[in-house]
Amino acid sequence: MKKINVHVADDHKVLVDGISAVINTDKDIEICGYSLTGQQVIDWFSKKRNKADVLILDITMPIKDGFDVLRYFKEKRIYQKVIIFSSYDDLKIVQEALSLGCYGYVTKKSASEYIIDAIRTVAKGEQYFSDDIKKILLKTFTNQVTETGDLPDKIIIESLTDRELEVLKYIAYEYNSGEIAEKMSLSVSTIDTYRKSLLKKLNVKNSVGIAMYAVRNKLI
Amino acid sequence: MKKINVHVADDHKVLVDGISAVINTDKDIEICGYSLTGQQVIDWFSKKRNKADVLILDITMPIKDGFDVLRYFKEKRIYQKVIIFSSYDDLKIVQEALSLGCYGYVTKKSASEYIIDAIRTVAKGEQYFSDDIKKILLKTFTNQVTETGDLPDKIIIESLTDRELEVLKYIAYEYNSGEIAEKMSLSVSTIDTYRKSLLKKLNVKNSVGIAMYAVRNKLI
DNA sequence: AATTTACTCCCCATTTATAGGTAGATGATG
DNA sequence: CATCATCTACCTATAAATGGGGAGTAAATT
Repeated sequence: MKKINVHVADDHKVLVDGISAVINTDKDIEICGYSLTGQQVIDWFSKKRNKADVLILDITMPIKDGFDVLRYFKEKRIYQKVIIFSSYDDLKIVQEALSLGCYGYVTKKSASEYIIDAIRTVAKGEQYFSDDIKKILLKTFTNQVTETGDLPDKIIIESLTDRELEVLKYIAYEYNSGEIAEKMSLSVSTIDTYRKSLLKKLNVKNSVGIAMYAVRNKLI
Repeated sequence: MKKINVHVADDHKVLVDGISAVINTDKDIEICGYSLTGQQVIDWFSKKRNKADVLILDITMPIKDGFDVLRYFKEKRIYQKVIIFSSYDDLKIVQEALSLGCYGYVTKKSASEYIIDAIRTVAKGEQYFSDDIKKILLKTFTNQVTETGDLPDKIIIESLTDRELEVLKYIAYEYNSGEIAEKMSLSVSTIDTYRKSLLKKLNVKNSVGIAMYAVRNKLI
């Protein structure tokens, strides 16, 4: 059976060595090269003979970072299987990496237990995420929870009355006070009252803020 | 320690009995009621005394289905912990259920191994998905790569000039024209010009529309 | 019985946004 | 050179939103 070739890219040589050591315990996987900067990765892969089944890629690196490398592959339409190996477990970063086409994402803190599994899985062409990343990704699917701490927002939302929620929705749907008044069969004054109440409760500056609050908290 | 109270809703009595049997093997969890239709669930929960820590809810039921029940909770702003227990493993259905506020999703085929875990997890206020559902949800993150939004919007966005995009962002961040003018070192008149241009190009009615367009198309 | 909450409406004044128009400066393009 | 797009800025005018206040009713809670 052919061994799985892995290229490791991280600006800390110690970490490269560490990963290599872990990988070398597995006889089906072997290191075929390493890089210390994003530029080195790009240079290495741009050479015709150089190939790796899987690239273990750090985000933070000097001279072109992990994102730059992913963008390079995307631009050149090289379908390189990449596992991001990062200390970041921030949703934005994970999503950015995914949108740039990475196959897996493993945090450094859970590296040693997962990296072998990750390599095997990604080599087969499937995705792999370490448990902590899975958790973060799955969290985005729930509506109540927001990135900025769920509790405060939840309390605020609960404090909104039915009528306020109704007005909030209409505002988010681009209706002005006159139109909302008509739709709800109320006077414009009343709608203005609810507007004022919403501005205060949600602590936003204007109607745009109300609308943005609505989308952020999936109230519409 | 207080036992976790569970209400089971499924139109097949056999399944209710099955679930109950599995649950009864655990001494920390007990069944406090069951329903065979969505309407029964709503009736049961609308009675003041009736409460359950976790509701196991089937999607397909006669007289109001699982979605109707979730919508009922959402409208009444009852934060009931619900585990969807369905044979559907279709992404659209899962997403719909999640957007309606369910806490967990377990497919029937993987019920017996996961249901106890699911109940314990959801009872703590955390989310729970059976492995097959997790897989489907995580898959959407990579599929989104190819989904570059719909065409008409793309054309519109490309027609936006740099300055218009800048103004659009500030509007979405709740700044008014005066503040934007200051931030961009331009006159308020100029900002108004860009506003007018944005309203026309994006075909929206007001600033809220501009902001909503921005979020919908991930321009911010 | 007293209090609170939600809902409704009004007053005032000020600030912002919307809608129409014009128009100069610049740089790129054909 | 002419033309086009973009960026810039102004004019006039109306519409809408914001920010403060008060106030009455009905229903639920204490």
